[in-house]
Amino acid sequence: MAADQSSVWLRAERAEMGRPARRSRAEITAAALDIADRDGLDAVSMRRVAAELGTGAASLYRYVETREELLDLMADAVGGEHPLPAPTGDWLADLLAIGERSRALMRAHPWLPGLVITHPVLGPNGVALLEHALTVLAPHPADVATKLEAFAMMNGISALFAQHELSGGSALQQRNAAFLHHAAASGEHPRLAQLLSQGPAGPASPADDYRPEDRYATVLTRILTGLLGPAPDPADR
Amino acid sequence: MAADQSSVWLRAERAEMGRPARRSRAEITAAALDIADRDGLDAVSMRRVAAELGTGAASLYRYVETREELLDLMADAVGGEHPLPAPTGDWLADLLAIGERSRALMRAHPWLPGLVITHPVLGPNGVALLEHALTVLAPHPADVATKLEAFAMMNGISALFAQHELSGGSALQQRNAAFLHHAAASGEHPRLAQLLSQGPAGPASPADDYRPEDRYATVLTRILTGLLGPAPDPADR
DNA sequence: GATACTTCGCGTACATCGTTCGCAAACTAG
DNA sequence: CTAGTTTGCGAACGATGTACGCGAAGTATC
Repeated sequence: MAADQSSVWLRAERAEMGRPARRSRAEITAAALDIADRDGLDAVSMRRVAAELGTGAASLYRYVETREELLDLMADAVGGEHPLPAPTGDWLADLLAIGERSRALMRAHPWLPGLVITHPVLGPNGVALLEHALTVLAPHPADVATKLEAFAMMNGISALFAQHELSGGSALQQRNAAFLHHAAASGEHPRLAQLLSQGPAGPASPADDYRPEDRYATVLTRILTGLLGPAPDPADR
Repeated sequence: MAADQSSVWLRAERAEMGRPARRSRAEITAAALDIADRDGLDAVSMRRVAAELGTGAASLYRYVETREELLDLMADAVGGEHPLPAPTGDWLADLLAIGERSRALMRAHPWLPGLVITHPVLGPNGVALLEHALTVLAPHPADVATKLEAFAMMNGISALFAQHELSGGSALQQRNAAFLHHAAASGEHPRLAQLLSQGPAGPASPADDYRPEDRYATVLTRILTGLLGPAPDPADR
């Protein structure tokens, strides 16, 4: 009644009176994470999560107001897997470390990129990470808006790269490749045709020796130095 | 039977024998676009689209194999709103023009960013745009993989910025702001607290005079020049 | 220990969703 | 006119997110 449009984390998890709750948000979130990692985000249905916990579907609504809130909990939960070491003094290196970790997390949880991009939510672990980034950037002279922008961009780029790697699943890639070859063969797209004819051997992917992981750190560095000031190493590239 | 795992665009739209189809893919796609622009992507249900066309839901499956295919058609359809002018000789300017147009399109269709990021599909308009980008970059010395990467990054960044602007709807923003203030007030996040106390006037958003649209061209320029070579204008910034 | 009060677990139900099936209607080819 | 082929679509199936209501399980007060 009093918790209508507030975030999940501002609502008390359990009441202090009456019958005590048998489960916790963390427990439910963990079950949902398991399912998502195993069978994808669409498989995270209320009934399925409940079944995983050996309970009824309606019970989950004692812990969570909607399914979307459960997804919020999931996103913030993996955000908690970020180590937050003391700043080294080199803000770029510290930010890059966050970026690398982000990418590793998104690889481990392939449903994460799409979630954080379409539904960016701030939970306890999210604000902790944000505070960490601001701490790392504390000695930096830029104004706060710029720092926030840089942090947001870094997260976005991480999600973008991760999503680009898995690229919507092999089924989609196959359909895209099929149409690409057709378009190239039609004669109306000479540059594409040339690209595919002299391209890498396999017909499966138009550029399957193209490895975005090698480019990730480079791109991230350039963006961060671009947004936050001159590069510390001018001998770059 | 023969069109099982191929893209929509490789299947003939209509058969040349038998009863002629009453509607077209374009017509159905247009109806779906209308609904999405008006009530969001979730409102694009088969029944709703069918109702918009004054037909039965099951009829749509004569034109499209699944709902996802309809979404693919929608994404490629707005891709068709890209003008593809002759290259001016200045590849950066030409690419930036594409980027600006992308952003305008995503603003006009708020459901687009999420769709293209989580489900990047290649249709006729997509390959036309890709061919255009390759044409624009034809005189550029970089290898094809780099050019493809730059193009992909540009599209991704466009979606990222657009998504950042609308940021998941005002409901989410309000929830995030509420929790942010709580976190700042808890005393465990001094930098956040400082940010919010000396921040912009309104309590609605933590940084509501922060305007990503002013930064868009700048960031895009930096990324493109970073990926594709030295900036043509060294007096930049 | 009995009573009042509060919260939890969850069976049941409902609306809506994507999709399949099967048949009548509508058209083309011969 | 007949045979062949494709379309339109009502009806139905299974799965989904969620609301309701009630019995069970606790705590607080006496």
